[in-house]
Amino acid sequence: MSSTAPGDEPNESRSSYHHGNLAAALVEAGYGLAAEGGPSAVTVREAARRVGVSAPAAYRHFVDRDEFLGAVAARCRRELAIAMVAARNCRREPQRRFEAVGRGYVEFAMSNPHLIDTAFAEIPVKGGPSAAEPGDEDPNAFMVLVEALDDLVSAGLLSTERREGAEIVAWSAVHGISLLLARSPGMRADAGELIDRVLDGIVAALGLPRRRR
Amino acid sequence: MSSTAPGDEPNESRSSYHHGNLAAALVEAGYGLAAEGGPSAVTVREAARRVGVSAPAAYRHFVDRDEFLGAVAARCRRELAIAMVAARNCRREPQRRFEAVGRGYVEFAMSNPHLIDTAFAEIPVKGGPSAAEPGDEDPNAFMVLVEALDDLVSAGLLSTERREGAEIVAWSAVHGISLLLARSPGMRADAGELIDRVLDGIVAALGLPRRRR
DNA sequence: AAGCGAAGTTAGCGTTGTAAACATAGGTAG
DNA sequence: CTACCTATGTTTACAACGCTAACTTCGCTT
Repeated sequence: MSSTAPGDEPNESRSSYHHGNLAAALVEAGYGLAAEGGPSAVTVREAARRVGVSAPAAYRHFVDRDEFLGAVAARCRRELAIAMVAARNCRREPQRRFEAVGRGYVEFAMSNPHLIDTAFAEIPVKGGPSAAEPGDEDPNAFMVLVEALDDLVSAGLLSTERREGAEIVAWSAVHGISLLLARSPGMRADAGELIDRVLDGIVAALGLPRRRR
Repeated sequence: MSSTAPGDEPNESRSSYHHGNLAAALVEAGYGLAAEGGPSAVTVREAARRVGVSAPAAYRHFVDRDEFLGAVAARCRRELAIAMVAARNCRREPQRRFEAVGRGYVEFAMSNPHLIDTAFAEIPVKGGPSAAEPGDEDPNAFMVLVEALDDLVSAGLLSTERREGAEIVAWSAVHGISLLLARSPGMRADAGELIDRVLDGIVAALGLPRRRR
């Protein structure tokens, strides 16, 4: 975090003794591991191996595996947020954008079950609030949702009264269906229908204009 | 499996070479480990240790750690289902019972975050459908929800049209808020309010009569 | 130019999952 | 009644992991 401004890549493939960007490289390797095998596959040793560095070197940058896994999880959540933003940006009207955010979340989860599992992996608590707490790092899935809701208010589609707590309602439903679909390959056939049903539910719960389908 | 009819406990505290009920005893020990430290704390060796048996003995009953963790997870889900049924049985009218089921779920999650984490732990897929699939073992959380919905239909409170897919909508929302609250101790202060908000949302989504509060 | 601190390396310990190979108990066939 | 057979334990052993300790190498500062 100190000297690593965005754009720093002093040593891509390790020509010198010092790596220059180990922490980031390790997280990237961990992200790959997460994609392949979920949180249990995210191991310090394997990540170090992939980066071409000895295992204890990693411990210069992360106090323990939990912190490393936490960083990888944050990386996964960032990717999720990016997917949501991409989905949102294909739409114009606020309500369409709002729905696209939710759909983006669910579709990301279905396409990347391991990443979703890692993004919200149970990380043994160590005092501070859990990593699942909405409102931490930057391209933030929860924040994308909050913005979408705020836009609904600005557009006059969502009353300020119903705005309160709306992020929890929407987040819960979307997160829940995402986990369900991510882990039940058998249900993916009906996924489209189920997602629509949940989105309808959210729309109804928020008192938004009924969606045309 | 062969001679273990319900009620068999040939050797509670191990007086003979053969245990008589090892599989069940191991699962029970694993359940304790899960309660104390979540899924990552449920380890074959420690469970065997607690039961007073050598580690490899466990492998006569479970092919590998994943299967064992799966059994422990099922045990956790059973406990969840029991809590939901207990909450439901305090009410009379179908809609109250339905709401109590959801509330029971969320409250169980808040009181036992480790158990909820374990109940729906990511269990590396091995071919068959994941353990999170609703509809496996007996006192089944998902089934309790389904019954509650069916009772709403019988009582004429839920139209058959809206009944379709309702379990997914309700389950998603309740499961989502449960995970959120289980992992964010900071949000527990507002838990009551948030739960109400989510229940209101489900009620609205299903077109049920508005809840009095 | 010396040397200091940050960032690597190799060795090594304790714990885990899991495979052999061996031992014992309890039921069944002679 | 005895002799085995099978299910279920035990000991032993190994690889992979998390993590610590002690040493080395580099880049920067003074």
